[in-house]
Amino acid sequence: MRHTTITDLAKKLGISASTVSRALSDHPDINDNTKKRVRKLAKEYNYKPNPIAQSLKNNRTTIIGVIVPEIQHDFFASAISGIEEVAYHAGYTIIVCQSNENFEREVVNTNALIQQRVAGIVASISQTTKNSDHFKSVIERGIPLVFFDRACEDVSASKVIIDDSKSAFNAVTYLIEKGYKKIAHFAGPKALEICKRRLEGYAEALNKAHIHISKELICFGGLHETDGYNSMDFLIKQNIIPDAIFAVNDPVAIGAFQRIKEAGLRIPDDIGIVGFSNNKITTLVDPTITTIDQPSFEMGKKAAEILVGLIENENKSVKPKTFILDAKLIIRGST
Amino acid sequence: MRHTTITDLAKKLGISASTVSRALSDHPDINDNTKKRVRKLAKEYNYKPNPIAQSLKNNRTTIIGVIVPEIQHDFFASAISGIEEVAYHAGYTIIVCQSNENFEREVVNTNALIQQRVAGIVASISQTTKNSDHFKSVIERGIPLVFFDRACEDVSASKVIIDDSKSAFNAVTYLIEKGYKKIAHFAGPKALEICKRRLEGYAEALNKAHIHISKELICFGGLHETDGYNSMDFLIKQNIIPDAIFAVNDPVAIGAFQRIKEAGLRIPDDIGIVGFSNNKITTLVDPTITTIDQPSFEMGKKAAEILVGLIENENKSVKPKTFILDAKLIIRGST
DNA sequence: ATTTTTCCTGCAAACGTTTGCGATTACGTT
DNA sequence: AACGTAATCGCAAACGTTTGCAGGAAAAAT
Repeated sequence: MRHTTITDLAKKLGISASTVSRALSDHPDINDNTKKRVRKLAKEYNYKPNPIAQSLKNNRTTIIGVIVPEIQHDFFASAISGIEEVAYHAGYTIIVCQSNENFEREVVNTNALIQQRVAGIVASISQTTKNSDHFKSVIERGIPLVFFDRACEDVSASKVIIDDSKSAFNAVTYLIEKGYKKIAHFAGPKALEICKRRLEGYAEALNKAHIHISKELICFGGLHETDGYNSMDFLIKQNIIPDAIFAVNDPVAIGAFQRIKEAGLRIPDDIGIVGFSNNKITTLVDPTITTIDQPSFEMGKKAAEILVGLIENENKSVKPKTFILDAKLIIRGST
Repeated sequence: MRHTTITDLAKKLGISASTVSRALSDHPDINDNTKKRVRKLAKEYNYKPNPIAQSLKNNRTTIIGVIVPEIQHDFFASAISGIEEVAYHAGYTIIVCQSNENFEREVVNTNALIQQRVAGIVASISQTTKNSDHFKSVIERGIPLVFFDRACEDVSASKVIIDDSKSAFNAVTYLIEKGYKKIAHFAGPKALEICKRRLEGYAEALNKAHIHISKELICFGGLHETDGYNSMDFLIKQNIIPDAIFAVNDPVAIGAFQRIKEAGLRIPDDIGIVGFSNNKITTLVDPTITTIDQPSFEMGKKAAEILVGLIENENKSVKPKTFILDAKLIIRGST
């Protein structure tokens, strides 16, 4: 089965390909009767223009590139889903790449997307991203770019984020109001902006309540379960037992959760826990975990909507904007 | 910034574009010295052939299309990740579409991928897929197609699946050996082959142990948490309390799990639970849930590997094969 | 009858690449 | 000197689409 081409239609009708093309795009030059004949035959043969040929003309496809650290991760899977949803309805398809939290691979992916002449890119950067030259060259090429959640600060592109600092502040303030005093923070990689901001929020909340910030209560680590587990393990072995933990994200909270249970401590009586992201898991463990709802699906949707807007208003080069979505504290059993 | 073209190089070197093309593909007609000059300049300008122009010639891209019911779903996110991994190393990119368990959308997605001239398609069908005409037209067009997990039985394509029936049989047999007698099954939509097979395995295990199969212990529903919750709720309200539940998948198991806890019943003492898929969640709840490890990442990888093989050996039209991956019963606290 | 205007349509180029075939040159052979 | 044979390379077409421009025919105006 071959695809029907515009020339096939032209031959059948005894007219030229250019007339068919114009008829299908409702060009005023073309006779109404001719248009009708063309449209009828096009429908009959289920003709659809070859997107590759169109792309070659426009030097651009109708594909949106997506770069995320890890597809499996709840947050990103859900964001991708939001992006796909918007793209689908706007007539785009999405190419998904994962950097595996690896800088080099992120660069390769970005260049591959540029190569492929994607119409635009939605990205969330890896933990190990050292510089942003690859994203800058996206901008230079005039390819619309939107970051979500994890953005490159020195790239002039729109972003969809949440107010990490404020959210962290709220969560920790809530813990303080609940009566918790010795509040630890299981922080993420210092290189990631969002982690820095969550740490800032934590510190601000303590400051405001005139609680001394103890360095030994701040444990740096990665973003996975094992990191939370290890941090908690480290504290326990040093016999430093906080009465509450604010974790940089849910997996880390879950890791701490497990180690606490292993230690025979009770949640929330002995130790309270607050996570970050509102992963599904937090509603399934016992007790359920207090967390901050990071609207992943909506962030993906919003980012894609902005991107589509940029793609379709290419003339007006709008100034990059930062969109801050609401992240609400969801109080559950762990506090 | 424009992309460097083959003509740019040709002009700089004062030779023709065809010579440049041949030089870069190491054609024997071309003088070694010329090749060197061409390669050097190509490197200098970081020349990469325009994939769109190549696609137009070949009438095929280097993109692999992926269709799944839901990207967010743990199993599929992980499978996509496996597909991406293989594709990346084989020099392909992946376009990801989700059907949202909707038949019409699956058809639209499939046609869009055909339109885009993808090199091949990896798919897992939706719950509501009524017929397979869209997949048949993929085959007719000569586009390689591989199913994973949920396959269309009447389409002649390779599949990567697990032995659902046998796995279910093993799980239920294990429950019987453990001493459970009144074993319920929370089944999935009858339209899905995999659900049918899991039900079969359940029935076989009971038969073999000469346990009567009671219809009231088989609850049909969907594949989500709420379905498991509702099934359990239904049983409880009818005062039918099984001593074990074999759920069609993990979300359903989790749903049942929650309702059981709400009812004040103990797991595994009052009711044992077995899930299916080995989602991460099953290790995080208390007690952890016995389940069948469905190697999602590996299934994605395997499917992609087969697909790449098919794409690159296009001449030899191999007979479709079915690959059955191992799915092991993982015994945990819930039984 | 001639010119102008309007309406419709086709030609050809362009996007960037690949490739069959023919052309050119150099070199060795008779 | 005449010819054959490699060794190199370029022309042009093709993939399918879009679009500026020119051209033809018919209708209207002079």
